[in-house]
This record gives sequence, structure tokens and C-alpha cells, in this order.
Amino acid sequence: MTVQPDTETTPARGKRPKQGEPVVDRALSLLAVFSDRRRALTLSEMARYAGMPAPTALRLIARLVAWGALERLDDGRYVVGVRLWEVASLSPRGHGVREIALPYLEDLFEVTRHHVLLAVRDNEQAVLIERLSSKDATEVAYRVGGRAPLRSTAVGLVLLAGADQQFQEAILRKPPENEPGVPDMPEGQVRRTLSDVRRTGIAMIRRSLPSRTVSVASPVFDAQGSVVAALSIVVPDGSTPPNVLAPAVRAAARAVSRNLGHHAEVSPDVRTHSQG
Amino acid sequence: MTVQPDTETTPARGKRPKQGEPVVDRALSLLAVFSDRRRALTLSEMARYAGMPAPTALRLIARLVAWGALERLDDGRYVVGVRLWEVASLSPRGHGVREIALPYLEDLFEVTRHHVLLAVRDNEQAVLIERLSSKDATEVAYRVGGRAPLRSTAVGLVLLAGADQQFQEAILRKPPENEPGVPDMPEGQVRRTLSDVRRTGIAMIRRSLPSRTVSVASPVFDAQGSVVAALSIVVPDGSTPPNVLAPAVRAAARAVSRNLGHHAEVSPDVRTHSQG
DNA sequence: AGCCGACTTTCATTGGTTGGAATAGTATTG
DNA sequence: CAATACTATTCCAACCAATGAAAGTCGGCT
Repeated sequence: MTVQPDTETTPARGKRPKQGEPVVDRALSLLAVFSDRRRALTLSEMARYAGMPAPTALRLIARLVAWGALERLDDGRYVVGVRLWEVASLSPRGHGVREIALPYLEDLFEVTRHHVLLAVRDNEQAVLIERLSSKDATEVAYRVGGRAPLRSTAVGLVLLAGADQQFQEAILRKPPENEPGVPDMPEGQVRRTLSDVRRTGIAMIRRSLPSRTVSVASPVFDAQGSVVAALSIVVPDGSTPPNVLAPAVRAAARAVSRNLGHHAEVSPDVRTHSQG
Repeated sequence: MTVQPDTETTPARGKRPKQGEPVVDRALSLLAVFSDRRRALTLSEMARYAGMPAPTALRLIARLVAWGALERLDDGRYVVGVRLWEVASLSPRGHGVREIALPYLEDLFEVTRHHVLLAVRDNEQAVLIERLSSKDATEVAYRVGGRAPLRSTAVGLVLLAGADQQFQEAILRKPPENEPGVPDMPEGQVRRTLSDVRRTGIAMIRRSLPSRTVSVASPVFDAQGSVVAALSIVVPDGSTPPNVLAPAVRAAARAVSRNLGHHAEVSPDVRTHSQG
């Protein structure tokens, strides 16, 4: 009678191969399956992308739908819900700065009629918080809610320059990402650029894809003097001399900073370099 | 020896008075504690508002922070995170329509220099998706991400008029909410108004609080011909005759609809009434 | 009809979840 | 400076919500 309990042939209901991930994490991973390209997904797609069995996904999704984090379309597919958007609109670094900055972005937009961008840093990337564009503007690489690299975009450089030293070093140590359309700078040049950005309050990047454009960005400070966002303008290369754009961008960024409670201590450096 | 196990005096660790709410719901209720007035909360505040013990809240919050749904400030308080905002930006009815509508909102804004609003319906309320305002505009009642009643706002009436019959009846049966600053319409008048809105594609509301304003709203249709959003303009009462605003608002709303794939079948009714 | 895929319900098992208690840290008060 | 009051965090044994294979249901396609 040395017959072990035959687990092979006795399927035994409720015998899971062990998973052991917190439920909350699973629920969140179901939210994370949505992306720019995947805005409406079926149950099985969500389960597959999130890496869990369909019944489990269904149960969790049911909770999310009940709360409003997800919504179910007529065809049975799921999309991100308005309720989630509503809560998210309370994000200080998301809609928060946006709300304060928007009027100034509009002014800048109205004067220039070119793309106006607002971005914050999240982890090792810039997240686009707002973008004003006219219907007939140049093609631009990033959408609101999307992410952009720190080293190869104007807003990214501004945010990187404003981050704490330790973080900057960590980023600089990493190998460049080689984004298409942007000449990748060697580490030394990046360092010099960041220093320039801090000194002048302006970052500038030329890119050739998806179209030939010039971006000019400037930092937005909060009351404590830390860089909380980057404001930029993107124009077709050759349309307007960047040194004409810089003062306008910087002025807008300063106006936003002032509204955030930043008391602009005009450093002599900035004064010397204002205007090219 | 009829002494029962004295549960009273033997506290016995791990003996909870039973709760039994799904974990996901609890996690979501921790997100729901944030509001316009409460954008940064401490652990104990969140636990209190969400109605759960501090250790439980802490554990869940830790997961939410790890994922990025919440962020922790230097002072230990929690705020809604950028990651959540990022996912929420994929909400078709949230940022989705917004993204398509924004250029047209901007045009309208630029011409009029008054508040331009975009709202969708969620449940029994309108949710403000976008608001363009100049720095020196009139005070306005609602903020982006906020909710407004259906019966007493211009966007609300448009959304209500575009909802299915069954839903409209349910709303009409409910007693009026008596919002301050807006004359409350009796049921019959609401019905007539809704019918007018459907016919003319325009809703108009005067309100006296927080300032004397006139709102003019028009529906945005999707490819299937259902009302997915309402576009409106809010001007100080007396500044511009509403019948001048109506065509502009309707034109903008139509432009957005067209962009959403709506093939405007110009109904005879609308033609008769276009322009006052 | 028969097959296939996606969706949903069921249910015995169990491990993630739970919250009181204890501890540590911080601000306020007498 | 001790005492008080509060918040934040760690610990852990009990236990119930979560789990996922299996089976049933629905709809589409051949």
C-alpha cells in the first residue's frame, strides 16, 4: 500500500497550481493592459495580457466595472471608465499643474499657433500632461498621456536638469536609447547640455521624425523651487528662429511658476543669458 | 464545568468581527476618498473615510503606491498618482472625445474668449471633460473632472435629451434637486425643453450663481448617431445675445461630430430652426 | 449538425487577507 | 520634561475571500 495519492489522475477541484499574487496587484494589472493601441479589449484579451485565467479576470473586472474603473461596451468589450478618469483628474501632478498652466498655454498657443506641450517626470520618463495643437499642425511624436524619453526630448532634458543629482547620475550612467530621428548625444555632451539648461532655463532639441521640428522647453517651478513640469513649444524646423521662441516659452513657464507660488529669484546668470 | 470558552476575556489574536468585503472594492474605495477638497490625505484620514482599520488601509495603499495609482508626498500624505492619470487618459469617453474635440474647442474659445465646456454623461450626472478659460474669465461653477446635474445645466439638458427614453423618464420622475442659482423647472417644462433641445440642437440655461451667466450647449454625436458629449459656451449674462452664440456652438459641435464619424443627416426640423 | 472559441457559473480547497495588539515615532500640552 | 494624544508601522494566528479546473452556455462558422 505504498500508493501515493495519485494527484495526476485525480484532478481534484479547487487545486490551483499556486499563484500567490496580491489581489490588488492583479486588479491593477488588468488596468495596465490598456494602452494607446489597445483601448477596447475583450475579456479573454485582458486575461491573456494580464496573465491570468479567464474566470479570475472576469471576477475582478466585474468589481472594476461596478465601481466605474472600467466600462463595458455594447459589443462586450471593456474600456477605461469615466469614473477612473474622474479620480485621476485629482492627481496634483497630472491635472493639477495642467489646470493652473492651461490659460498660459493657451496664450502661447494663440500667439504662435504651434504645438504647446506640458510634461511632468514620472520615474525615468516624461509624461505628457497637455498638448494644444491646431487642426492643421505638423505631425508630432507624442500624445497626451503618453511617455517620452528624458534624454532626447526638450521637455525631458528640462525635467532631467531639474531632478536631483543622484537621479541624474543614474540616468546618465544608462546607455542611450537611440531614438530614431534624434541625434544621440554622448554622455559628456548631455552633461554640458543639462548644465546649460539649468543656467539658461531653456532646452532645445531638433528632431527629424516624424517630421523635421524644433522643440524649445523651459522649466516650471513650484513654491519650493523644484522643477515640477516642463513647458515647451514645437515648431517646424526653419519656420521660426528658436531664439525668438525662447523668450516666449520662458515667459509662459515663469508665469505658470509664479502661479504655483514660486518667487522667481532672478539669478544673475539667467539675466546674462536671457535672449541669445 | 459549563464554562464556555470565554471569548470576552480571551482577546485571541486574529479574531476579527468579520468584514467580508472584496479586497478590490476596498482598494477602490481608497481611491474614492479623494475629492476636489481632499487631494492630499494622510493614512489615518484615508482609513477613516474609507471605513477600514489603519493596518488594512496601509497594506492596500502600499500596493497602490507601488503600482503608481497613488503617490506619497514628502510629508507622508498620499495623492493620486500620475500613473493612474496615464491609464485614465485612455478612457474613450474621457480623454478620447476630448482629444478629438480640443482643436474645435480652441477655435471657439479663441473667437469668443469665454468659457468653453465639454461634458459627457456618467450615470445620472454630467462629468466635465474639458474647460477652456481665459485667465480673466467669469467665475464658473464646475471644474474639469467635476460633476454637474443633468436638469439644471445646459450640457446636462443636452445629454439628457440625447439619452434613451427609459433613462429620461427615470430622471424626470425624480424630484428636482433645487440647485441654488438656477430656477427649477417643473416636470412639464423640462419635457418641453428636452423636446426643443432635440429639435433645435441647442440648450440654454441662465444662472445667477456663482455669477450671472448664460450657457448655450449643443450635442456631439458619434458615428452611430447617439449623443456622446455636450459642448457649451458660458458667457456673462448680457454680454452677448444667446442667439448669436448658438450658431457658433452648434457649428463647433457639428465639426466634432463629423470628426467622430457622424454623418450629419440634416433634418428638416433643424434647418427650419437654425438661426433664430 | 458539428465544431470551435469566448463567456459564464460552480465549488472544494487554501493561502492571501485580516485587524487587534504592541511598538515606534511625532506633535502638543501641562 | 514627563505626560498625553495621535499617527504610522510591525506582527501574527485565525479565517474567509479568492482561486481556477471543470462543466455548462452561448454564438459564430463550416
